Amino acid sequence: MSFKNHTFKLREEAILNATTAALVEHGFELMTMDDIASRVGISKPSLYKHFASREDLVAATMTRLIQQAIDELDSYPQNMPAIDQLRNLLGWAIDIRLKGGMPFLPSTRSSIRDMLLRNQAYVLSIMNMNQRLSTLVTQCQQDGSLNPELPVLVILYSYYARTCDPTVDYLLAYSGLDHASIRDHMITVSFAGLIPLNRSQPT
Amino acid sequence: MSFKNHTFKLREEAILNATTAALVEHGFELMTMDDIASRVGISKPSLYKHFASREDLVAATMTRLIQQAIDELDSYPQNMPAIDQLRNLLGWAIDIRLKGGMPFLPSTRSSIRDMLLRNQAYVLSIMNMNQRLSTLVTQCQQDGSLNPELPVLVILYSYYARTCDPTVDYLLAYSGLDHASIRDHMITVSFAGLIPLNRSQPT
DNA sequence: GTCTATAGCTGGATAGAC
DNA sequence: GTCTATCCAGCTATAGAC
Repeated sequence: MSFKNHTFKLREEAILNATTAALVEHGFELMTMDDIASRVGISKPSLYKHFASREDLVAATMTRLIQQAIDELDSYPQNMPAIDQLRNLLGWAIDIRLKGGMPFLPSTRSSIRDMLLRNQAYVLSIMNMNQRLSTLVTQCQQDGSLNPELPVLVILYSYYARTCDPTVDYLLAYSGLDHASIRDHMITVSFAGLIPLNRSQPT
Repeated sequence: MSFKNHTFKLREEAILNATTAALVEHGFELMTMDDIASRVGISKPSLYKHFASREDLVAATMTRLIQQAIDELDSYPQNMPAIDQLRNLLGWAIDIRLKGGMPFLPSTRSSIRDMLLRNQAYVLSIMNMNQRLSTLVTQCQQDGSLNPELPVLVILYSYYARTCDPTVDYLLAYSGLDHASIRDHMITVSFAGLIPLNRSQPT
């Protein structure tokens, strides 16, 4: 019984890993249950014993990723400045992308967003994440490390967007830059933008 | 003959418009030829008389969009500073998004990218666009309006990415900000980043 | 050149044997 | 709980009548 439970858990991990790989490779719309089953080495009905539908499977995969991000945040020292927490978490997310992993934000497509929002576990995890990040952003605006004139949501969504920025993929494919450089440039551009430092700038 | 040709052109415009709307609504993968035909009010075989395949249709739609961007660039006065040309073009692209139009960069998904790269007209237009933008970026780095320490490709891809930034969609859906504010914030964040102006900043 | 009708295929989901 | 085999829906693309 405990053994069965254990192997069940292990297989579930394998399924989520395979789904992550399939999502990265094909994207949500072209990800098929056949492909997942074949990657894991099980049959499709067995796959459906673990996840009742394709939607459930995708939502579970996204939920695990968000939980990993929250765990990453939790691993930072209590006294780390908020801006450094944001910087480090973005670096963590970009590293995942560079290693072939999945971005936070699955899509701007409303069909996918709506589908995920129907999944309770996913919604809970994303609300948790939003709460954590909003607090950090507000702290940064108060201590002057982020622009206090920008609405919180503008910063928050821009931050999320950088975790799924296609620039990473294009730089990987065409620039010849190594992973560390891509990571550093992405962080620089995300926080400091494209214009030179130490400027008084007209917007 | 000339009349037929004229209506043919008009219908082709209508097809491209319908495809744009379908791409915005459903995304590339879920865009169907049935849907396009029904939006235009013609039958599927007639649609295939205009475009030999779904891929051709999508490529033609993207090509038209890129050509419109080049036309926009061409409309700027010769003596407009390069940085203002970049700012204005980004504003133009975001306005299109806000009005329900399509972003430049269709996807980071390699299957779509590869498909488009097999289309000669598309490749030519995108090369033209890259050429124009690269020149502007280099000029800006020389006159100090863009950070000269960043590789050109980092700036170029980041710039493209802002034209398809999901932040626009999320701000539209959840922030309550009006179009002009969203547009202005997007431009500010793209060029100046998230940190306050007039800073000497560690990164 | 336009339509109706359909071929051919793929993928989500399941029935039923073991 | 796992498999093989299969159902059914929906899609691209085309044949063939007009």
